[in-house]
Amino acid sequence: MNKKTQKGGFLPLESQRTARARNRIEAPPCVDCLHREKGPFGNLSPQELASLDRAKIFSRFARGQILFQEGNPALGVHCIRSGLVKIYKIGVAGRVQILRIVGPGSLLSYRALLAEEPYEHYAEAITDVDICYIPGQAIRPLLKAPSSLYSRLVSLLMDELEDAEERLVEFSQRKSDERLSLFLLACCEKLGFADGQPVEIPLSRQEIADCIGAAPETVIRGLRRLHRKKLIRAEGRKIKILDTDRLNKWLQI
Amino acid sequence: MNKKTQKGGFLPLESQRTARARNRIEAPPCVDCLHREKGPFGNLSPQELASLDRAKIFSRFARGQILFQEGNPALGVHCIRSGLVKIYKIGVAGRVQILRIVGPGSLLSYRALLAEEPYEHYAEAITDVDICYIPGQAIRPLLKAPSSLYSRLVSLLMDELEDAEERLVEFSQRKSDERLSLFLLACCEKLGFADGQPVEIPLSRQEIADCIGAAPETVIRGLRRLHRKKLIRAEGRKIKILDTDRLNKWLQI
DNA sequence: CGTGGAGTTGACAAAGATCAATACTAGTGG
DNA sequence: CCACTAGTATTGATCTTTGTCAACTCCACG
Repeated sequence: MNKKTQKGGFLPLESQRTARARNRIEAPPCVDCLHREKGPFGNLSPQELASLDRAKIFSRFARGQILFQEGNPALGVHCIRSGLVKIYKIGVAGRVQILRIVGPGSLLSYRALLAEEPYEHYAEAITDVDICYIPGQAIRPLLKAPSSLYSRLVSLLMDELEDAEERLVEFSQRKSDERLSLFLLACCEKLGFADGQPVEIPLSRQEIADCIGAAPETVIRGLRRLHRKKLIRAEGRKIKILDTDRLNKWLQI
Repeated sequence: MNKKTQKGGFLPLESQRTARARNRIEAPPCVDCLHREKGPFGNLSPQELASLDRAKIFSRFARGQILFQEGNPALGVHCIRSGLVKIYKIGVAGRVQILRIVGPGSLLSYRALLAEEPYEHYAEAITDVDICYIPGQAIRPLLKAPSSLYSRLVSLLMDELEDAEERLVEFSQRKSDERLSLFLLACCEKLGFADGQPVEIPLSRQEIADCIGAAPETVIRGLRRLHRKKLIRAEGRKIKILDTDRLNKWLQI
């Protein structure tokens, strides 16, 4: 068994970072999807799920590949099976602002599809990523009228809005170290690790910087300050929160 | 005719800032509302409008009064007939962050009502404000199923989200003078003045500061810098944008 | 004509960006 | 297997932006 098949799971993963994503690979049925329950597809009927299964396209993206870009038309939704994706905007002088990092179970592109507008964001694979892509024709019928799917998507929308406004206040009022701490706490929570567990954050310093709106040097220094205060332990990309409570308290929320 | 009746319009306005808002004053019918066409009630049927008319409560808020507060349950929606309202959150150490300033025709509270969650925001009258308040019982039937109202509200939601994300990038990447300029341009656009027209911004320096996430002193100095560059003319609360194009270009958008 | 709140100004301090030099590390091609 | 190379991480020095504090002005209003 060579290197290629080792890490790929049930299908070999192209080892080249530059490899084009493969389409039309056979995908596991939605009914069996571990992430379905919590997500917007949570209470679709078996028939509806089957229609998704027939239409969906399973594809893999290597780290660094772009899933979609600002300005592209949205032709369907992306459902993340595994891996992490960063959603960002490009701002002043080409600078990146990461809006959020999403993982398994998250649904992308639904906003652009609902609005029938081009994407406003970029989506890029942070790690190798498996995606179920559901073309618009397959999902539009499920959005009709009083569907549970539609109202779940509206809830998602409201959650995102709440989150964006929350972060606006943070960006406006918090210092960089505080934003960094909040970011780490949010990562911890979202990646679902229990308190005190080591959280491996698979992001470069630059990417963390793009998340919290700071220079990478500032991130490095912030990590060191938190380390010296014994709130976290930072060793390269392995960052562990030592005391969630004390970190929270330090933020004087 | 005494002072009270002079400025109140067709109904006298209590002169005390602390006056309680009056309820159950007779309101003009929705059909005649100048702002209806553009707003979410744009294509309701005459019957539906009549049902709103029957239910709605017309009320006035003096400058400084609170329309609603974080944590309150949302029992209906507010439709602004005249005046300006600031929507804000309270963040670190009680500091205010104004999220947006809304004027005639804007609908408030619809988010909390849709989500059936308490308010996340504060709303405060910047000027004296006339409000049509529509209780939840009256508006809920119109939200059923494939109504135009529901989808219009979802569109509003998406607009707000887009705006919030846009501003997140600004807050992260722009310097205070640039945020100030963008704010002035946005005010200009939203208050609907033609290019070059003097825009009277009825906000204190502190309020502008709370909008752009800066200290009031920084706002004052920013205004002076823009003034010296002959991009604006700032005299007290009368601020005029002299050259929208040059201001935009200066922002290197 | 005070009095209080908003606006303005200057001096200073703190936070963070930028620049430059150096160390580390993983993937590449012999 | 190893040296090479490009990208990433770290560190120190310096400069810019912005916040903070304190004094002072200017009105509006009683």
